Amino acid sequence: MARSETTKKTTRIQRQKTDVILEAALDVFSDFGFRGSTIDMIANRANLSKPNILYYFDNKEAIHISLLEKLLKTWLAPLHEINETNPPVEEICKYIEQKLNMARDFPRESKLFANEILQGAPHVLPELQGSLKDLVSEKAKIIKKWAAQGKIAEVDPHHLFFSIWATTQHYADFDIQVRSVLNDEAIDPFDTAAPFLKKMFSTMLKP
Amino acid sequence: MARSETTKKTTRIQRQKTDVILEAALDVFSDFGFRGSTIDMIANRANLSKPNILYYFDNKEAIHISLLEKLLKTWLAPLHEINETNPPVEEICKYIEQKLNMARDFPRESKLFANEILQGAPHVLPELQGSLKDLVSEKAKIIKKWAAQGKIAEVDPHHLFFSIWATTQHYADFDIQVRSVLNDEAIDPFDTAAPFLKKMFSTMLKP
DNA sequence: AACATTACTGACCAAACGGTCAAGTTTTTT
DNA sequence: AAAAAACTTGACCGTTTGGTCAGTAATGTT
Repeated sequence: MARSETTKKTTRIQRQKTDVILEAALDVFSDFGFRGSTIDMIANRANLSKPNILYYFDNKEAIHISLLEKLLKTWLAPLHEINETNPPVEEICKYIEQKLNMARDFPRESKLFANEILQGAPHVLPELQGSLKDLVSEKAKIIKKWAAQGKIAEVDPHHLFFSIWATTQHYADFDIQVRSVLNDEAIDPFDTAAPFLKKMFSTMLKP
Repeated sequence: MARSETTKKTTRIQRQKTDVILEAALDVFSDFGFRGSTIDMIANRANLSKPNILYYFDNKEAIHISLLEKLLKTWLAPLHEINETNPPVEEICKYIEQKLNMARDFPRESKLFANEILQGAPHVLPELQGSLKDLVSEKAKIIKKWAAQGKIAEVDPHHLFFSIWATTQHYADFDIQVRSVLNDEAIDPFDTAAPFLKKMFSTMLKP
């Protein structure tokens, strides 16, 4: 039985090694998906033996779930921050910028999530239908209120969020396609994406 | 050696069976990605034996490549249709509608493509850097010309295409998330997505 | 009906895979 | 310094996987 199940993680080595393993696993899972990844790949990337990996995690699935749990916490943080009392368009542009920065700075996390959703969300479906749905529903009310007050144009809040997610995460998940299409220009796609997206969404939201 | 290599496909059975195999393979590959899919899964779905599958295709990879080749042809068709002489906003809205319809009617193809790109486009990278890049570059010129003529607002054509791809394909690739977030509403996401996206892009493009 | 070609399959193989375990090493505790 | 606890691994196991092959069945051709 792996360490994870018995007692609370305490020792220095436990903390260090689980971090090393999760870091390596993120590399592998984000590239090949759950079924396409092997414990040996993770072990090699982490410079550990396969049994050593399984000393810290019960099995391959436990590593994957551990990564997704960590991910979901940080992934939804920017959405939490949307605040009714601030200026609407600014607030949404801030959200877009945060999401785009996350796509740039944490592309592996974005791909891990994309892989999970593409395969039908076997590990995070409850969270999608629970906490995510509730959070989106809460923020959708804010958008609707803003529209009712004439502070922004009438828009479907859900599709607004879908569009923001789709456009920002696209630069991480479809990175290779984006760079292939742009490749003769040496500029970083993210640098030009930010003003484009901000303009697109703020134009649409202008009352 | 599989049939595919020797002579041109001629017999009735060859045509029927390869179709059945590709149809089953599309089911499987779009759900589990290349590495997560097995020939046995495809064989079961197609009601054929594994050796029978390998009678028609050299190996697992050949099936995958065959699917991607078929896909790329139809996938880029709507982009080809963008015509300089038609009214700009109408033309782009038509493109959006076609892409969204494809996401609705061919979600497996969209997911197959998404899986391939997520894993670094091992099989279609040359096409991305070649025909796709050229085609986008050609259509980007049209967008720029429209903007120079004052027919539409100034926008970065590449990011415009990225946004259209991202938002439309999102409804196929992230279908389970979209439905999870919307689930208490019985309406089809695609029905409400279409007017939302058309409005978003036409607002941005208005001169 | 005889023959040739095409289509199909059970049995098999080697490699890869997830996972176990006994035995050894290192670190921590006393 | 000794005992206890935590950590590590080579060797191994059963299963799955991609792929082969010899032989059989079905289909088409004359």
